[in-house]
Amino acid sequence: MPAVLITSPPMAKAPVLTPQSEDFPRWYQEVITKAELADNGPVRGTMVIRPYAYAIWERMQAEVDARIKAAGADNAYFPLFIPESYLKREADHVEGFSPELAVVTVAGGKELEEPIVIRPTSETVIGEFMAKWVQSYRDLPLLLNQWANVVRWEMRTRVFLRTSEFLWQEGHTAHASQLDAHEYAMRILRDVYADFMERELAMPVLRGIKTRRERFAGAINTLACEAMMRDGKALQMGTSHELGQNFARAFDISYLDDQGAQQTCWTTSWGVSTRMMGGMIMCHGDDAGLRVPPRIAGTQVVVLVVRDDENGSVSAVAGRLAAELRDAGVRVRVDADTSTAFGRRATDWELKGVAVRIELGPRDVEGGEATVVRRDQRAKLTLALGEVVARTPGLLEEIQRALFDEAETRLVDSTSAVTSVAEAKEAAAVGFATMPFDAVGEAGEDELAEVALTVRCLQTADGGIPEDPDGEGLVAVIGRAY
RNA sequence: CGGGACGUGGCGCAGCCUGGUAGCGCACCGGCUUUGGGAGCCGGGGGCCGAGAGUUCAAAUCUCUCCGUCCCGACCA
Repeated sequence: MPAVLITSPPMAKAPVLTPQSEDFPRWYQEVITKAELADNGPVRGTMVIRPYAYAIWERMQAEVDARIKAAGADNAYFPLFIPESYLKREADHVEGFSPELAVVTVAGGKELEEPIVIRPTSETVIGEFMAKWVQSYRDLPLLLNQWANVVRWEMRTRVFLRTSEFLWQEGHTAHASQLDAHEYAMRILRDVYADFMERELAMPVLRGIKTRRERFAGAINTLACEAMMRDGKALQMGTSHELGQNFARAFDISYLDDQGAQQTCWTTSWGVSTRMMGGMIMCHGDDAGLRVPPRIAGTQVVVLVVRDDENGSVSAVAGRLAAELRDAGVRVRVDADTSTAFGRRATDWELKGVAVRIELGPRDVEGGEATVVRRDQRAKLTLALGEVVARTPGLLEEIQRALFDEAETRLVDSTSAVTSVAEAKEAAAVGFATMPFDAVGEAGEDELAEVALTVRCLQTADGGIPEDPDGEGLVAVIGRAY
């Protein structure tokens, strides 16, 4: 069946959104407002996540959570309030976080004896309890995760990408050996994060490690997933840290080994946040709005009643179709608000990025047909009504794959291999540049920083995750970043 | 925190220079006509002009301070 592309009317109206090519940050801001994703909160840098976006976040949580559990970690919950003294126990950690801490000094109408920090991350509290819970090598590995909000007083905020308060998942683990900790941190990055991002978010990500200067405060190695947005900038989507024995020593997380000797643990921590929402928006969205990958969409299909007859028979057919789709496992909703013009509703659903729109009008019903529109390509095709339910799941998978392929093509096409920092500066103006890390060096990183470029991650020559952060022959991926 | 731009109904803006206490488009409400890509007509509702101080008979408009937003940096998931 031939698909027909939606054509613009002869006298095109004003665009729904500022085109991405004209002003990408403005497009981002507009799509967030118009697709009803989020509002700014009353306190600087905070956000209100609206139901349409929260449904997507819940899907993200479900998928990430399932993978975390598959990796053996269990969920728990630790308090929002942390004694200030805890933060101070790990030198690099305090230094890294103190500028962005929110601290409670008055509570219950009294000045507190010891200020309470609102968690910027929970390494410290969790470390304290791990120390209590780990006594023997038989208690290891201890694999914990929590879903929580955290607060970091950022200088510059952007909805979803960097807010003062955000939602995330933070995993914290303790291991008997460095190797075990290392392997677990790697496993999380690969089997939980990268797998989730590519399969569910349809976002190709680079897996690599951070340079010394980009490393997490207190970590000995930071693994990361980096994605490319539609404007060519990088977004760090998830991180997994090897904390060495820094926190274990600071919090005395130790155990007796099978020889009866006291040993210090090796810990890791890892997280993904509501930032992924921003990544999804900027990776897939186009000038007509969002394009939400079906697998994480709260709504995958909308059945749109174009207009009804006096008996309400079109709505009736739409309702039955939706029920059948629901039974087939499709997340579907019906838009039978025929008091709003058809074109308006079509445009609104495109803004919200619902993958498939099934348009039903009296003509369709009479002819036993439905008009099916793919959001990714904005192409229409006509299907027999009886075929729709059977065809939809496959169509959703096709769209999921098409979004990934499109993003991957862009990533590959916008990445160029160079040999010098000067060339990298030119190439990274429009995408990523790759070059030998040995040829960058400390001086090179400084030079790149002057033009707002950073080494996003280091990879092996074949694009893998380096086993050794100080190893030789590493490739630096350079780009502008959010 | 530095440099730039900007805060006027829900959203986008005009008015400010040349003070005289608000206007437009979209959205919203009601009615009628419509409905296969952002509806039309008629009639409505909603804003102490970001906040505070000052100048003035009079401030959205002039002055200062603060707060917030966006862009570019420094810092970060």
